[in-house]
Amino acid sequence: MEKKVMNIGSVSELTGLSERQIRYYEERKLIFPERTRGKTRKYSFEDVEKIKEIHQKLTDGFTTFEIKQWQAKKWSKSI
Amino acid sequence: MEKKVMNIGSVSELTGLSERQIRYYEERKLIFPERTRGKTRKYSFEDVEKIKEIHQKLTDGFTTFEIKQWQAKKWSKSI
DNA sequence: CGTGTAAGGAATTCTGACACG
DNA sequence: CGTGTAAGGAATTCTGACACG
Repeated sequence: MEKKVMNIGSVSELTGLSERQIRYYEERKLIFPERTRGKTRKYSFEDVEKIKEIHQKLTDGFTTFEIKQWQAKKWSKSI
Repeated sequence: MEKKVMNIGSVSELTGLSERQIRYYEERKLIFPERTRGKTRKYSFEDVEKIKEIHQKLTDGFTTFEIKQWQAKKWSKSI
């Protein structure tokens, strides 16, 4: 499901990561949650998968910048 | 997806119904959202479909009690 | 660089009740 | 019966910053 419907609390629970980590990945332009009028972030299940992947990469020693480049590559290949 | 991850605000947006209506369907035992420690309701996409169905039935003139019975029938048939 | 935390505020959700019909 | 609403409180989320390293 690519619908952005869950708040950061659910994402945190599903990924096991802190809200701080999830917000940071957004700050580094790795994920793009939507916002409600009240500025609350809304994520999709796809975002959850992306976040897990990002965290795995970080654990493997990559920087967010490298992950960003890796995402771009992935994207170009999928075209 | 049967994972209970979205809050009532998202459900309201997806169904076009008010939070009052959604909570009432739970009161009548037609849907069963989960709860966080803080008592916040969490719904799944399946719940969203159920809610739409319930509202359609209500629009068709059925009572919540009849809908409950109809759900039970549906359930027994699926076995 | 990636993440933790305390701080204050704003948005979200909760419950129980009164209202209409 | 099914739904709207005002009320007060509690839980959730937000931002910007300081900290460590």
